[in-house]
Amino acid sequence: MASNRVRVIVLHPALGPLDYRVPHGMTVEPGSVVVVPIGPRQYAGVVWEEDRLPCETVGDNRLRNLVSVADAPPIPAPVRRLIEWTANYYLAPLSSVLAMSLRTSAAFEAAPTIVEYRATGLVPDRLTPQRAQALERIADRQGLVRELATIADVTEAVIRGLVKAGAIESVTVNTDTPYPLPDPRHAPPDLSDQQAAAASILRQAIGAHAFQPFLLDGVTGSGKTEVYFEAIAAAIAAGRQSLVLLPEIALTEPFLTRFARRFGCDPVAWHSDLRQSQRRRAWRAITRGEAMVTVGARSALFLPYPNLGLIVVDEAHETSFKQEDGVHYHARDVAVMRGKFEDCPVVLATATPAIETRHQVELGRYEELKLPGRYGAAELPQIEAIDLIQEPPERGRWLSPRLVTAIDACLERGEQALLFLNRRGYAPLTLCRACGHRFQCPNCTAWMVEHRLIRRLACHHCGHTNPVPEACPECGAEDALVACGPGVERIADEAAALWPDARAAVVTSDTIWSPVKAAEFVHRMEHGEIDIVIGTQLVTKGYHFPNLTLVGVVDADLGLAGGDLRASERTFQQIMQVAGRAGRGEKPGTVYIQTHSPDAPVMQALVNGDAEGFYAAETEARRDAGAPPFGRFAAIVVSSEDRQAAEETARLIGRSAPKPDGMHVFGPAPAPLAMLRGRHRFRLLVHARRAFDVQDVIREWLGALSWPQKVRVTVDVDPYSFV
DNA sequence: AGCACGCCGACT
DNA sequence: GTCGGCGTGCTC
Repeated sequence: MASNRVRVIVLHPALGPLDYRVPHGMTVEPGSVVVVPIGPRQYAGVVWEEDRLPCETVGDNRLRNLVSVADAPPIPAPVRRLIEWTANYYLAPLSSVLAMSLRTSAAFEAAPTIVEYRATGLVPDRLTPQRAQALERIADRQGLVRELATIADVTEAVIRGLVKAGAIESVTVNTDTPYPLPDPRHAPPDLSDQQAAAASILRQAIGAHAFQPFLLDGVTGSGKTEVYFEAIAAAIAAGRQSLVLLPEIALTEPFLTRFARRFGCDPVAWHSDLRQSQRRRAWRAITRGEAMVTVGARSALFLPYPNLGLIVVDEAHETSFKQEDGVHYHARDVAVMRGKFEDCPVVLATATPAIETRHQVELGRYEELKLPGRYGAAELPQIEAIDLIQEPPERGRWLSPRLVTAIDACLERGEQALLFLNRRGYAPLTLCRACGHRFQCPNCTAWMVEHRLIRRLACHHCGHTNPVPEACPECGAEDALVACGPGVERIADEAAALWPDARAAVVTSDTIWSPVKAAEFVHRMEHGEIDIVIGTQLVTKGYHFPNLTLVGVVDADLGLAGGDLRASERTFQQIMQVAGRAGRGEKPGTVYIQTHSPDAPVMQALVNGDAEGFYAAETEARRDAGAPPFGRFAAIVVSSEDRQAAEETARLIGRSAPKPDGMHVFGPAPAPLAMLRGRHRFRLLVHARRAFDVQDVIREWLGALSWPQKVRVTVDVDPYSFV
């Protein structure tokens, strides 16, 4: 194998694999992180197995030399296989997927070092009194020349002389402080029998060192975290790394607290808010196998852990694990693939598993570990529906009398209440009473949402904001603008009017936008400084407040509108999760769900606690519709600032659609969000049978077409968002 | 993605 | 005559 030619995936958005020559004196292997020349510029890349990336080869005479090899461990083979699988499955360029593994410049930098000095034990030929004093006082200490001189009470010249004489040597010291090692025996938990049984199975799986997906399916408050902590403890004891994926960074704070209580120190955190220096330090520790437990957002999934022994996806039902820009991957599914390539167990922990996940259990591919009861004295909350037609709120109000009475009693008892409404801001629509003008985003097909806290109208899709005008921009009428519908801020106003003495907190991404803010909120809740929380889906996740006993779902029908295929499932999950915040301590909890359709199957299932019946009916509906997991979808979105160009390209794609058995193409049609961030959007939907290789067909189909550069065509395999 | 090349219209 | 619009093609 005397070839000095290598194939490299370059971190370049538009280029496929390229071949380079390895200069004399340089050695590389598959996975090596290298710097390559492209035209006048230099790019990072990774050496790949040539036979796995067939492409047209270029003559030896055209090869350019690699510039350098990074001082970093090569990307391990399982990660290379994962990158290939992801690029292939989600129809993304290899370079974009690879970029997620090398998400930091640390890959190309040596660890930061300083040079320190220490005695070698050799006695110099000429031992002056100063030299003798220096060697005696320094003994086995180590430090900078200046520090040693101070310790020895001699000048720096004496120390330098000793270095020259060989009595003191220099040592290169890595200034990255090592992360503390989590101690599996720090504070072993007191597990229930159910928890202990599940933990024991996971411990065995860690020992087996083999791929096995688990569904850790426990009702809210059943102690799933403590169970998978035992799996982490087993992995640490076996010397292998663990990765815990969480859906939101806002969630990491309570998680870190629980982790530190169990293992005596924080895990290594990885998310988009890390400072560059923190990111580099974390990257080095992770890639050298020193970071034993990493907790992170989905982007942590592609990092090159050399020694992964366990992956946990917490709140695995969360749709935010599906990335909606760049590479459209689903972190839950990619996590399972990573476990497969790493030969390690994968734990999907959730109280409300996705239908796709339950289906895998039924097929016997995932093993289910059930925790049917809440931990300790806690009982599951009672759920009641409030029919908004039978018991409507007062005019201009959004909380029905029964819910108001219940909150009265809750506050009277000194307990906490939570009002859930998945809508940020004050009102989702503002219109002019005089002329009917509606405030719309100039860049998107969406209403501007009034935010009273910042006194602006904001678009939730592109971030465009305006001050709230005094007069209607259309007809000039003053004091004619009316807010339509409720958002959390409006519910907060209503709560303030109803319970002027209660202390309320609005919890949305507008108010809780960092782990620090989340920690503050948790602290205030735990110390009883908040009586009523009004929040969006942010409060449905992971929190444990023992004194919270009442949950009111302001508009349970909200998620059912729009009619996408997961609407019922998502409504069920969301309400189960928010309901799960109630009654987690010794006091029982009650949940009220306000709805216009109390007879809808979802509402009936929630009220009757009939999760099994709901899942069975939903699964059958999916089977009848050929929807996932029984069939598959892919969305092709065509967008451009030029509406006509986008439409023509979409039509061209539609006209050229292949019609193989087992696949059908719908559209093109204007996307539900027909304009987004100033781009006009058209969408085609591909529906296929489960076993059908849609990716292959779409690759060939789109590969044979061309369209103007200003038009962007993206493919979303297994789409979650139908806008 | 950049950055060249190249081919047409509006100016000093 | 030149400056500059952006369509097309190339990067091992």
